[in-house]
Amino acid sequence: MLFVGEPRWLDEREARLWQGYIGLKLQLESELERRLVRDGGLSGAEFTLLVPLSEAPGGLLRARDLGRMVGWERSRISHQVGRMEKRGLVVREECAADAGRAAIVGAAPQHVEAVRSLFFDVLTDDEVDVLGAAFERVLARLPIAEE
Amino acid sequence: MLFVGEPRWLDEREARLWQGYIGLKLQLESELERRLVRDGGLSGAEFTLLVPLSEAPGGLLRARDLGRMVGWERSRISHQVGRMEKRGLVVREECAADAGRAAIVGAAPQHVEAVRSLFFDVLTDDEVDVLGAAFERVLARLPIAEE
DNA sequence: TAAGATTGAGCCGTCAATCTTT
DNA sequence: AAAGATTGACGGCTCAATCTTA
Repeated sequence: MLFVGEPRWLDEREARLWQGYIGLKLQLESELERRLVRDGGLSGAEFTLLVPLSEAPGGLLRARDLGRMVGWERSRISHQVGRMEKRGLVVREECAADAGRAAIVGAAPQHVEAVRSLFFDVLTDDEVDVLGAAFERVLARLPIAEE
Repeated sequence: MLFVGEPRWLDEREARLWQGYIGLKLQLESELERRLVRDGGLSGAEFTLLVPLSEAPGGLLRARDLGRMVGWERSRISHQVGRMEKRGLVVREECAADAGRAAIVGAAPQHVEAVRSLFFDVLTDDEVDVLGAAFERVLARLPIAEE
């Protein structure tokens, strides 16, 4: 593929890493989601919200704080909580209903197990360090990294 | 958070890497998407399909082959092509209309530039190697890695 | 007013059911 | 029958507009 005013194209090593990153992101995410639904009956989005809710005293959190904890914007929280309310996982104004608490207790260990077996078990200790440092650095430079 | 039959929990280093991965995936993706729309007027999904289409002889590809190239399932291709047809970016039965070709030529260099400045410019050469190898290994173990 | 919360529109993705074609 | 392609239903996400409330 050629373009006028050729940009700094990706070389072979970079293209390999980028393809790896894209593929990893796609497949790791979809496989984790699949197992979460299968083993715990929860979607990734539901799991994400139920973790901080189940840890909160009384299972109660303000939507704003919940949003900060998981790094979601307001409208996303609102839509997701709306869907979960329909499923009976949470109650607005009085969060983390019993169903939600039961669901997260059932799903969490298997999710951690999945993350471990699909990701960490394949990495060496050194790689965990290098990747951790690299990710933090890239993340810190991203426009919306603050707050 | 405590559970009956405590699973192999994540230690501090692992949790740090996992949080980094989750955050990186989220923010890098949304920032790249934002720039693609802003600079090239294309969504990520549109860009993904237009690259192989613009490279194909005559700008023509069978839906099946296009799907294989980008690793998407049939229905996803079908839905996306339907949306792009509405925008006049492609024509079914006669792919990669001129609008699509113009769009990808305009958008691609800036997208590569964005990937470079947000990701590669923050990494050392050694890190590119370590990450590339690690990603490939994790990817190869994923259930749907074949074909 | 400013921050929090909600809502509607529209794009994106998966799944399951279906139609088509070989 | 088997593979390709489409479709509808639904969950999920973002953006912009709006409502609410300290």
